[in-house]
Amino acid sequence: MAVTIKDVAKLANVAPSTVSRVIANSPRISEKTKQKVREAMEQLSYHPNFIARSLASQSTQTIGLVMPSATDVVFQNPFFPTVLRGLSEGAHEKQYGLYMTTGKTDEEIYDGVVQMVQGGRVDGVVLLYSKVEDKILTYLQSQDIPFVVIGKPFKNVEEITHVDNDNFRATKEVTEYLIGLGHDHIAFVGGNLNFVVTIERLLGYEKALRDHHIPLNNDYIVHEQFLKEGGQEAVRELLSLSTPPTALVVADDLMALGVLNTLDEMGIVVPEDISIVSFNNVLLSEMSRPPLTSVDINIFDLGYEAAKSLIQMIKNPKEPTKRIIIPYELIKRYTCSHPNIERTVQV
Amino acid sequence: MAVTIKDVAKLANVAPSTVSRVIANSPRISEKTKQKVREAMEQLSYHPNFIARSLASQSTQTIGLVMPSATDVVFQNPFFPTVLRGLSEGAHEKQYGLYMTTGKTDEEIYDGVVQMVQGGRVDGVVLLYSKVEDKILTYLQSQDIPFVVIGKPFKNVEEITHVDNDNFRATKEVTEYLIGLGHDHIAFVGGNLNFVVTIERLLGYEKALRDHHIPLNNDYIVHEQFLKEGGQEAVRELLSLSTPPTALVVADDLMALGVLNTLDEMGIVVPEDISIVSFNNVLLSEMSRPPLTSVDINIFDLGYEAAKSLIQMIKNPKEPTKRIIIPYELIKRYTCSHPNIERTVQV
DNA sequence: TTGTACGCGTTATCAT
DNA sequence: ATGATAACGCGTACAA
Repeated sequence: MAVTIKDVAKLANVAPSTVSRVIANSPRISEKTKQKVREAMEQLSYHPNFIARSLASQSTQTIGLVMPSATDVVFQNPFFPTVLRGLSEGAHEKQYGLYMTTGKTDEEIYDGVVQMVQGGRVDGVVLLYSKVEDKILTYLQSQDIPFVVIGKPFKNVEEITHVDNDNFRATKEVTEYLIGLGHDHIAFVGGNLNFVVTIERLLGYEKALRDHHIPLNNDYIVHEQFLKEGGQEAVRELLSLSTPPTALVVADDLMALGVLNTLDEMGIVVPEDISIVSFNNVLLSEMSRPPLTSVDINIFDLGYEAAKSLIQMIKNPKEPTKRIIIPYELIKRYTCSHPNIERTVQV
Repeated sequence: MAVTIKDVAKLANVAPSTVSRVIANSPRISEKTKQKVREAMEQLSYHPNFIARSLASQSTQTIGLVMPSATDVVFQNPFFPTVLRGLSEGAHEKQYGLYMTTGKTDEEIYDGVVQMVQGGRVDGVVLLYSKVEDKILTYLQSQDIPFVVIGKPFKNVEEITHVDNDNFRATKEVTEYLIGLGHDHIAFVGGNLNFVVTIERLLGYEKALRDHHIPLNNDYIVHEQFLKEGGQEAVRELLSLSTPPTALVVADDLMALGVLNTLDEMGIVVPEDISIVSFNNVLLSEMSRPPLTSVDINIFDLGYEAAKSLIQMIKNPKEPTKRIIIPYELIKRYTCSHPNIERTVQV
């Protein structure tokens, strides 16, 4: 059996409650006693039992993390290690730990969340994604446990604390950047429409076109998964159009990488034949050929701020709901140029 | 206050201990009583309190995860989401949860591990990496908490349960594959030598050369970080040699991607001018130009088996130490060919 | 088959 | 400034 507060008390000749107060560094204990107790702790190499502490204080000092289905392709996205890093750092700074649930099916994940919330394993929860219809979000709202979502909630935006980028504006600006370059045949390659971020980006794209009186063309809007295969199919569809686009807004770097490959296979050169902008600016966006022009959404900060504001909510239950918008920045690399009429390809 | 076992007991007209037994599905309770109690639980929507349960039973049903420093480039490697997925699935199947620690410095991580172990937050630990000198590993051995490491321990291999690939053999085979293709100027581009996996792969490479009486050349061995910048520098160094290699064994896909880029920039074509094999076969290895010939090490299984055997150790403290070797497979894609004397480049 | 009573290691309340 | 003592919610030996 491990050494407990009682052992320390005995050795230091004080009551267990005194030891407890020393741990909490209560000002009502004399320096002399504190010293004595600390020495005893040192000597026995005492470490407080978190479980017992949690039970007594009704707080676990840990944050629950809800990921999308582990089998989902999205999970493979380098986005996650990075948010995790931010989350981890934000939590660590305030001495909070991280508890994870995942699962293969949505049902499994849901059960996991219920367990950890009702089971009192965590003091709060962060949802690492935002989907259109989400049982888990609904559940979280029905309990009175603090939680924050990373991404924009599909509904009740005003009532849910969340950390997000202004994806609408970002995509609008990026599209306008292409328009400014002279493009007027711009396509949108989006991911899974169940994720709110896809919707926001699509809306931003459409808004830009409308503002500049460029007709929307349904054939120019393709939705696929965030990953490779998606990108490939999307490109083939797009380029088999009678008038193929001269520029692409791609919702994710990984997908853009797939696009780049397909293009290369087809002998189409970027950016001379077709321009591309994408999102997230993950590590490999600078490792592609050519390096991707991509919107840096500061993934780390998304996680970091989520952790920080969740902890605030935990500590102060009356904390108002907040919306935290993380800035973004277009990183211009080598996938965008003026449209080149001469080289326009017909497939 | 949440609904407890007592509330259920009251409603069902039984003692709290009976409820507890129903939860544990004790055979000593009559079906009738079980039914009655379960109805009461349902009605009150009771959920057992994990913390209290943990305290009473002295087991948390959670596994602690130790990652490398979050700031380390390695953390960005797609390797991690994938092991995490395996770990998660293995744990989930046995109803275990996952608790994470990370930190910016090694010191922070170390403290985190001590907290979670001594604090009794977890029943066991899995080390997600294997380094040459590791305070954390030493600490874990000094405690009597079950733990398993993913990768090969640097020393005391026989005494530490671990899950690994046979990286030595894999690299040897892969090098022989290149030799079989006709290459005899083969370089090795490895990652951080503090990671045991790097060492193993280097050793396998050297062994292959020796077995085939190809002289080892120190200039042909380059160590850099696993990531991009590393790859680039390595390539420049290598190709500035008087007789540059015609083939490269690269220790990691991400790094190989960097290599590919630099080569492309230098106008060197793969595989005609130089052949490349790499490791891990992460998603983007098929997304590169050309798609990478890479050793699939079954990352998911690494995590899955680690979780499974850790849980066995937790349940059965007398479980012998084990070494679990996960198979690998060379996935041949388009970065290897016979050496082409004609096209050999001099830089 | 079920109930009683105590312990798990803390924190918190109330005395002193 | 410090010490008893009662929770916290559950598991379990022992009793009935």
